[in-house]
Amino acid sequence: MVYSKKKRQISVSIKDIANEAGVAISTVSNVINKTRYVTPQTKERVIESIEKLDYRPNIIARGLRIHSTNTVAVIVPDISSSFFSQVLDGIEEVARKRNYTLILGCTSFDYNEEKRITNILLNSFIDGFIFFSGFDNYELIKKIYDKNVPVISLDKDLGDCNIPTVVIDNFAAVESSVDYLCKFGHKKIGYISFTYDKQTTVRKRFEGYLSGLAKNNLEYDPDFVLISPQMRLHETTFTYETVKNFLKKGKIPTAFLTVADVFAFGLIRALKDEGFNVPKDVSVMGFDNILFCQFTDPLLTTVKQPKNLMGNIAMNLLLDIIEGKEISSKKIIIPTTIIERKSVAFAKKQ
Amino acid sequence: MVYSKKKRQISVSIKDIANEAGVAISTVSNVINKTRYVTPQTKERVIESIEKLDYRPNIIARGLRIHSTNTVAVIVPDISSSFFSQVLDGIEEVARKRNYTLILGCTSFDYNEEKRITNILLNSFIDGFIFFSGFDNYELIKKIYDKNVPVISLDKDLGDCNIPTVVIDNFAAVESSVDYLCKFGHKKIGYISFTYDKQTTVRKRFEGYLSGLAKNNLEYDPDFVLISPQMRLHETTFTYETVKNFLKKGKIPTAFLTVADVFAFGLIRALKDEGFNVPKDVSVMGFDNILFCQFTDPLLTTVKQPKNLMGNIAMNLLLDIIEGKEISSKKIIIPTTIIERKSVAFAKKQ
DNA sequence: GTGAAAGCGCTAACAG
DNA sequence: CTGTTAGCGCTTTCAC
Repeated sequence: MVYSKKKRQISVSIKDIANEAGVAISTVSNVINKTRYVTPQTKERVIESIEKLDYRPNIIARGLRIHSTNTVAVIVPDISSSFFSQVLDGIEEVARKRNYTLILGCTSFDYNEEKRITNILLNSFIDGFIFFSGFDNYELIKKIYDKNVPVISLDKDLGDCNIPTVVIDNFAAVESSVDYLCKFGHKKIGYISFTYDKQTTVRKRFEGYLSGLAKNNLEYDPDFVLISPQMRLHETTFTYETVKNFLKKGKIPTAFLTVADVFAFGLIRALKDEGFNVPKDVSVMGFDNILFCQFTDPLLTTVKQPKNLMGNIAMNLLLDIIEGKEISSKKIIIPTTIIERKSVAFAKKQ
Repeated sequence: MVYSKKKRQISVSIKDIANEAGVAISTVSNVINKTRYVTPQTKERVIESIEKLDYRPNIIARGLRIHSTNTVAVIVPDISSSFFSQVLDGIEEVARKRNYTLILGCTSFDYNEEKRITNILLNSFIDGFIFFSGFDNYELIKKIYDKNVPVISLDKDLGDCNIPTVVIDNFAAVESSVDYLCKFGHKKIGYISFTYDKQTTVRKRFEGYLSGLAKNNLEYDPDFVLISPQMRLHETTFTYETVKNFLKKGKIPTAFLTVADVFAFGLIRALKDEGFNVPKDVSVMGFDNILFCQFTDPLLTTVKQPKNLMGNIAMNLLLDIIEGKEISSKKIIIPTTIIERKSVAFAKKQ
């Protein structure tokens, strides 16, 4: 028996089991890990003792020996907003299935925090990292990668490098949204986004927008575009106010693309406030397909990011790498789809 | 230097630093942990070596020695739904502030899963538990508690026992919601909830409803009440369909209390489908005050659970216990408030 | 003021 | 088939 300094954690060790069962500790270890043959009788005795004393192997002692604890760390900017928590859910799903435990590192979209957490976690204790970061944190990820600890970049395309990556095709997703709106006869298509310094994910969406316009022979009109640092995922007042002020300036397109469903929600509310009917007067498209798209009025047409799948794929890839399995591709691009609901209608004749 | 079995994790150890700096390993340990006086010169040399080799102490080796890893586990049923992820956010906040790392155990509302995860985690590796469980999992929590590992029960009142608990007053919250609706002249008040076997939290809400009716001299009418296992937090189709079928049966109260905002959302949608105006014909109240209450049409009047605060308080309490601080109260009840928005109106004259 | 050495609980190599 | 033992990286006594 061992009593911790704080006289709290009282745990029974492999030694206790060996004593109880009258065998060597290596035998106990061997029955636990099935590392070599043990006669049924001794095995039996060991198992009985384990149950009797309610013994659980100390993972951390084992970890110290084998340099692995079946633990992976996930770095996320924010767990409370729908998109992140749903991807996290997908990650957790496979962690559980494949018997890993998950360490959560939250950064609040703060670069230094990201750095701090990574440094804390970067020791032999963690088997791998999923960087589902707020930024294209190349140096940090590279640092992990260079230390030969398995890491994958989720939702952020780091460009040409060997770091395993799981992303959606942000460019194509928005480009085809423009196509979609054009099919409904829209010629004036607005765009609402947050800013994207240090962030290719959202920048590529904007480029997709531009390309979509060009492809459909539509002119880019900056008056239809709102890209503001005020737009935040986990907050609503600013978003709503910002959009409202933007609308007050007067030039309103017949349809809007937004870069997140929550922005679409704020937009719809602001639009209604200003006396517009959605979608009769103005169509609105979201991005993400979070649960609440099914509760807005009108129901939101949006681009589905397969959030759960993203988490699944990223985690499976990471664990495959950790376990030394054959990897077919280090760069996985997951397709998005447009979910048609009620917030897009044909453009009014003008 | 140490190379793991998989030849991957290459880490520099305290020994390397000792060699590099030409001192004993105990000295290195002492400068890292400030455990005893070291002359400025040696200290300097050690620090230089640490920086030179980018050394980070191996937490798990330390953990093995001191029986503590500054890690706490949180058991949640589901991270993807808004309520849980927001409380989790509050937990994470203080974990970070107080320098603990968080292990996430997700149970999918599955009792056996809860048990399995707890057993895996229940070893010297984890300093404490927050049980933010799907059920009143008394035996499991008791087991942890009896092993003298700090544990707190969050959102679930375990009744008379010594286990530290952080909850809201579910009874009072709903009772005062009834009061609130009565002030608007409602005499027929419906109630929508999921079932609550093994779950006092939601049962107490129902009792609050009953008590509220009695207090206001209103009769309980089972036809106004929908309590169904079909209602789920992280899902929407069932909820919506279930409510819709319920409404089709015809007897509609003038106001509804729901046990979760998402139910209110589904209800509002179903009500609109059936040609009712919310709140003119039927008033609706939610519970939780999740972000999307600010996006529905009409904006949802609801009972605010201070989610972030619940997480903060629970985690602070746990860490205080772990660190052996003086605890003023082991049972904390956090007040709720009604957030008035637009989904409640005066009852129509009938 | 610093070093040597024991030992946390476990695995794995080596004996027998 | 099973036991003995070294050692993972660290903290902490005990010496000097």
